[in-house]
Formats: sequence, structure tokens, C-alpha cells
Amino acid sequence: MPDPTLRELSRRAIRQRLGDVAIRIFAERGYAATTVDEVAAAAGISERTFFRYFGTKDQVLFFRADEDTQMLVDRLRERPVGEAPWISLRQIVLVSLDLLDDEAELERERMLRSILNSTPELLAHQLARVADTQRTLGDALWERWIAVPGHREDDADTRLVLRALVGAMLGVLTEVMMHAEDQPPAERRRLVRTALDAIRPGRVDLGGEPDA
Amino acid sequence: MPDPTLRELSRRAIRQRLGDVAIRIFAERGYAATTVDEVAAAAGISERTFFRYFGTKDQVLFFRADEDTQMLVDRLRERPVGEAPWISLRQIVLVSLDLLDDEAELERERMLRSILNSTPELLAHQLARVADTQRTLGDALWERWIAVPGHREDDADTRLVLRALVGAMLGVLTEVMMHAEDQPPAERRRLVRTALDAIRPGRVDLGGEPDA
DNA sequence: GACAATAGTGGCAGTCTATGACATGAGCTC
DNA sequence: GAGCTCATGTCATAGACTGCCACTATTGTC
Repeated sequence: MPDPTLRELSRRAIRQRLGDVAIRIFAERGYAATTVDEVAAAAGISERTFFRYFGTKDQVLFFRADEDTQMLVDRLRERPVGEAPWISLRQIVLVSLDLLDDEAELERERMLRSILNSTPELLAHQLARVADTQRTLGDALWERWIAVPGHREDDADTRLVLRALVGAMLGVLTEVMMHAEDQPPAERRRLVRTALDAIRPGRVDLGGEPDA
Repeated sequence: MPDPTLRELSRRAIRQRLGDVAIRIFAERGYAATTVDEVAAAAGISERTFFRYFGTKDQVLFFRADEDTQMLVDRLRERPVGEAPWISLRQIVLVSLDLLDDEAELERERMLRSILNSTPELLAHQLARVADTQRTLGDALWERWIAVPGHREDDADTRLVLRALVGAMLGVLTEVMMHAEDQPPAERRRLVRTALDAIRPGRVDLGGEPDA
């Protein structure tokens, strides 16, 4: 990022501000009961301009999550080539949970979850996003897999298994985030770690049984 | 059903007709490009009345799927008590695939899939529905499990495993339906059967390794 | 620094989904 | 058939979006 031009800075700032304002108002008065106009006004812009930043009312709640997905993929790419897939996954997930150590971030996550849980339409959107993350991470894992000498590009079975691995991991993550939402960050981290270890794959080349 | 009163008959007929008309028009002209008013008019009713049959525009595409879920649960309840969960699941899924032998039903499923795949919002709705089916079937499976003498109601591990079983099964089903949509029914049935056998659980009391 | 090209903004009108209120007319109970 | 309930249509309205146009701010060029 060489040139954070003034326009670009302003754009990011307004996006951020809209995101913060929206999540707070939605949490207070409810998602359906809040109009886009109210959110825009609270952020100091017109309704028309809101829709130039976010295509729809709900996107204002999810743009941060898009960044999270990208962060997971980036971190995955930073892991050493040849590391067993399950180990890589476990690592990047546990690191990303550290975000919740930040008090403000934790509070934000709480509000977001309460909004999502009380609006079926948003929950559906969330599921679609998880499915998307699963696909993206699965592809990235596969790219890394076939980059290892000796691994074949036509190993369809393993490709499927890798997708399943991501699915299992995200499944655990969602389960814990949904059903242990009141637990402190440390406890949630422990739960995730325990669950991940419980379902680790049998195949050693995938990262199973590292201590056997 | 003792008394299919005239009103009730009419209501069902109109619902059915709306569903058929809507899916056809959406497939022809696109979901977003078609207004509710057009669908209602094509079915011979007013827009206002459409919303008395379906709360939202997209519900007209999913009410049949709701019936399918109910059918799965009903069929599960008809299986002998004490049958291993995985066997029961495999059975009811394979039987339900027979629906696609009906030419009209197959064509309908094709149109529906094409509409869903070209509208992210509908795909999200679909995912939410699958999640819901998973919960419902998981609960039903659990009810049957604890009805067996010797099985304990506080066996949280097994309860989780049962949910995971349903998740795995629905995962396979969705995967095949999405990625083998052009295959004839017999081939799809074969794929599902193969995949289900490949991922059957290890624990014998769940229905794994029946032929070992 | 002046200038033109480019991009962001608000206001306005209009479409579409969805809902409440009301009147009318069909079916249902006795 | 009288009285009742329920379904429907019409009308009006809120709220999410979108296209259009005029206006202002920023950028790049000389």
C-alpha cells in the first residue's frame, strides 16, 4: 500500500464508522426496527450515500467478516510448505481467536452475535459466508498440498478430504462460538483446542496423531 | 385428515398452483427480474393475496422443501426401534431419492436448482434450511436412541455424534445434488450410496461396518 | 496556482417487497 | 335462510433500493 490517498483514507474511515454505528444501533433497537436512513444519519451521511458504501442493509454487518476470511487465508499461506494440513488449520484458527482478547473486539462480537441470532435472514447470510470461507480455505489448502513434491494433482480423494477437514474445523468453530458465547476468551480457546484434537484425522500425512 | 373442507381444498390447490407458476416464471425470466405481482397475476390472484399464502417472495420456492423435511422425519419414525442410526439414515435418504424418478418432479428440481444457483440470497436461504433439517433430524435420531433400553439420556457424546452423523449425511447429499445435477437419477443414487458407505461411522452400534 | 478530469455526495422520483385497514362476498353452522 | 367466519380485493403506507442530475471536493497536469 504505497499511496493511501486522501480519498481512500476518507472512504475507509467512513466505512469503519458506518460499521461501528450500525452494529450499535441494531443491537440497541433491533435490526428490522432500524431503518437505513437512521444508521446513515447517525453516521452523518445521507441514505443515498450509505448505499454507495454498502450494496445492501446487511452488508454493513459482514464486511469485517470478509476481512477475517482473507486474514485466515493469508496466514495459511505463511505457514511452511509441506506442513500437515490439519496442523496448519489448527494453528491459524487458534491464532485468530486471539482477536477476542481485545475488549472492544469482544464486545463487538457479542453485539453482532445477538443481532444475528435474532434475525433468521441474517443467520442465513452468515451460513452462506461460512460456506464461502470453507470453499476458499479448501482451495488454498489444496494449492499448498499439490505444491509438495510427490503429491499428485489428480488425487481427487485427498482433495475431497481436505475440503472435509476445513468443514470439520469450521463446524467446531461455529459450534463453540454459538453455544459457548458467554464463556471468556480463554475458555473458548480451550474448548476449540479440545474439540479440534478430538476430531483430528487418522491419516498421519494430514496431521493426525502427532504425539503417537 | 378427516374433513378436507372445501376451503381447505381450495387453499391447498392455490398454494400448489402458486408454487408451480412461480417456479416456472422465475426460471424463465429470472428471480429478481420477476415481481410478485406478475406471479400472482399469472396464478389469477391479487398481489395482496399472494402474501397471505406466503409471507415472503422466496417462501413460495421452499414450502415444498419443508414438506420433504417432514417426510424424512416421518420415515425415520417408521423405522424399527433399535435399528442402528446410520442404517436408518441411509435407508430414508435412498428412499427419498426415488422421488426423482418422476419426470415432472425431476424437471421441477432442475428449474429450482438453476434459480437457486443464480441468486445468492436464495442459496443462503437454502443453507439455512439444510441447517434446520439437520437439527430436526438430529433431535429425532436422539429421541429414538434414548428409547432403546440400556441407552442413557445423559450420554452427551453420543448425542453430539448423532448430530454429526446427520451433518455428514446431509453434506454428502448436498454435495452430490449440487455437483452431479446433470446426472440421471440412477447415477445420483449410486453416487450417494457410494459416498455414504465411504464415510460410515466406525462405531458398530451406530451402524458402521455391517459387513465386516 | 489555474484548469480540466475524476470521484464523492445529496436530493428527488420511482420501483418493488411487505403490511395494516376496510369493505365485499364467498362458504359454513344452525 | 339468518348469522358468522373466513378469504379476497382495494387502498394506503413504510422501507429497501436504484437511476438521474446537479453540486462540490480531490486529484493530476501544465
